[in-house]
Amino acid sequence: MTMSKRDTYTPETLLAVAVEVFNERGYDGTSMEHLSRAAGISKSSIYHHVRGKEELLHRAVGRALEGLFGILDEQGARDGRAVERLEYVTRRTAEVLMDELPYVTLLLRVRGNTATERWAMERRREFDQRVAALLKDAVAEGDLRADVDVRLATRLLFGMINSLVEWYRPEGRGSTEAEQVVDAVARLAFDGLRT
Amino acid sequence: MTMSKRDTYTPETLLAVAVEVFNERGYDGTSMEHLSRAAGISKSSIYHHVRGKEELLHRAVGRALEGLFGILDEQGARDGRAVERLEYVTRRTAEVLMDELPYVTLLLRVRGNTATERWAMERRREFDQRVAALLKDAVAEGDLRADVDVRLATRLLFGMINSLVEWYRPEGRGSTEAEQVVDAVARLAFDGLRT
DNA sequence: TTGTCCCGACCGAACATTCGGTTAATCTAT
DNA sequence: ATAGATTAACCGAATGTTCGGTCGGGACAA
Repeated sequence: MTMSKRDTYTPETLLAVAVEVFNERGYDGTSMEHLSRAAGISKSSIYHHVRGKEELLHRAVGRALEGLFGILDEQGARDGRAVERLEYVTRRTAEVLMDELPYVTLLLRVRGNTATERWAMERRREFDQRVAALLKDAVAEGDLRADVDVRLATRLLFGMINSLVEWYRPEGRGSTEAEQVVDAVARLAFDGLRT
Repeated sequence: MTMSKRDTYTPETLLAVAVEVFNERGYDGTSMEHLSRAAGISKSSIYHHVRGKEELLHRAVGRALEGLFGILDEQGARDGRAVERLEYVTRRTAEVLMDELPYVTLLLRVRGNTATERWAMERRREFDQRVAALLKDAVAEGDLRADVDVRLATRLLFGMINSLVEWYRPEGRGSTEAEQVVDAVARLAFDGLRT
């Protein structure tokens, strides 16, 4: 927690800038030159703070995965009927997505070209499987429709939630927008569009 | 329709190969070297068939957009109550997504780095707005719930459908898998997960 | 004066694209 | 039927550019 007088970058503050650029141009479409311009420091200075481009990616997706897996440890995801736990995880996932928007966005877009990307994809699959198990239990307890394959339903549910990163942009301070989005997600997911 | 005896590439057959690689590595992550290896011809030979890398992208997303906009001209998207037209478009969009999987996948992933990508994004927005209008009409006709914002609902609906490209892989010939996916999409979208 | 932070200059590798030229199938005129 | 002309398809080598990353040194706070 030592803070210098000099207004300077840390790996964390640099990360925030980098993630923005990664999301705008794509990871592969972003050069260190782009990053240096966005950060306002020279290309070589970036290497003072991080080992390289891939470390920035690793830190970013790591933070996103931390947020997602954290949900599963919360009480709401552990107690109660499966369908209630599923709704809790659904809502919280949407919340975390919006809270950590740029980091999760990046996570959801990795393609598997580097070791870091493959690691991220694997951990993400892990998370998906945990939720799929929840959905399966809810079906077994009779609270969810059994006429749709569990695996398929999980994927579509996540497809809907994850699509938030494609368009959600936080509004000015104190907005209730995020709540409305979470409600809409839960309503559509569990009760559908129909009247 | 002239066909040469010689087993050789045309811009179209080359496109099929290129789109596969683009989807696997990402457009920016794909070099002409990668393409040439996948196609089994030399890097320079590719330039005999197409102007360059970006033309391949343009042809690919163009084909995807053609398929999507084609839906809106079909009878099912023009006649009947708005909610029925919406369900028709929903189902057909899922079908086109699976039929033209690699092309639509590429379309849904463009980031806007080149002129071609920006053109694709704009046309895609156009399509989304056409469907949003449909959803709005269905709400006005009283067939869809009015307690969720139209714009938001459209985005979530598309989020669910479009997520198909993240995991759907066609099975062997004569499979009924695609139908099942379409049914699941329609059921979840309109009636939700709940029993 | 020491260590942190930063810079411009630079590097080898990889990039998209171009070029000069070869091969082989098809067309033309006899 | 076939020699010669034409052309589509292809290639290896080279173009200039951009890439991620390195290096030696300067500025500044402690």
